[in-house]
Amino acid sequence: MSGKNPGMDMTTLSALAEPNRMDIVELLRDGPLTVGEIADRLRLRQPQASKHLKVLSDNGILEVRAEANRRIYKLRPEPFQALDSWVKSFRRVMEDRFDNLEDYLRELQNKEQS
Amino acid sequence: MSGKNPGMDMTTLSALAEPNRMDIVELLRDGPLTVGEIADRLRLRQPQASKHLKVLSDNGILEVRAEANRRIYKLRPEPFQALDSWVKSFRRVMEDRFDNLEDYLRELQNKEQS
DNA sequence: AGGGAATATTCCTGTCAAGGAATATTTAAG
DNA sequence: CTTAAATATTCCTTGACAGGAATATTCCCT
Repeated sequence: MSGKNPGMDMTTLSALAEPNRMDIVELLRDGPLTVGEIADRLRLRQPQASKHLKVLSDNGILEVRAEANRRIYKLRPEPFQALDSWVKSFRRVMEDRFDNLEDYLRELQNKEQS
Repeated sequence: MSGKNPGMDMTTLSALAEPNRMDIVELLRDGPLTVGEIADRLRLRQPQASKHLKVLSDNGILEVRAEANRRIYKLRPEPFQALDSWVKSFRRVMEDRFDNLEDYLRELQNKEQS
């Protein structure tokens, strides 16, 4: 074993960490949309829209449904569920209480081994 | 105004979307640590550790406390709370129901125009 | 004051990803 | 079969960013 990052899927995060893709996700939150519609509303050129959509689908954030000429993209629930449970695992941090205690213990250790 | 991304702070995401920084965050989840300890446990060279720590602090993910020679980094709750409430705003997506509806309408449209 | 630990910073280099423009592909319609 | 719309793909260029190595800074200790 090699101490790899356990919890969260990195690719999900890096996919979302790009303004246009984040915009796409935000846009798709109230329903599936066509490439053209997406490009329109976000003022993107079609090729860039397609590229970003590809990244998002490749990472499982979106899924496509072909409908004749059009391709309809929509959000997939899984990544968000994953993200949700990952963040929840930080409740100790979010609620604070923990550092005062730990800090104190560490202080002690340091002082006595010097 | 220009339709900027409203909900989530992008910089938080991009800061986390890097393996070593994610590792640091995971490591710090059970307590504050020193630069040296972090570098050690993650097998990072000290300068890279410092750089990543800088990025994380600059984005408000970590906070530093100087203690003589050492600098002790620890997680800040705010970004996680923010991330949490952002993800929660996707509950409609996470619970599905919404696309079935839309899908169904689309299906109808198609069938009757064939 | 001087030496050594702990940490930060700088400079350099290579890699990768995003945008632009052009082009390929698929599909519907006449 | 030709054309046009919708989408995907390719090629190119540029900028951002991470790692490496060296160096600067800060602080403790004697």
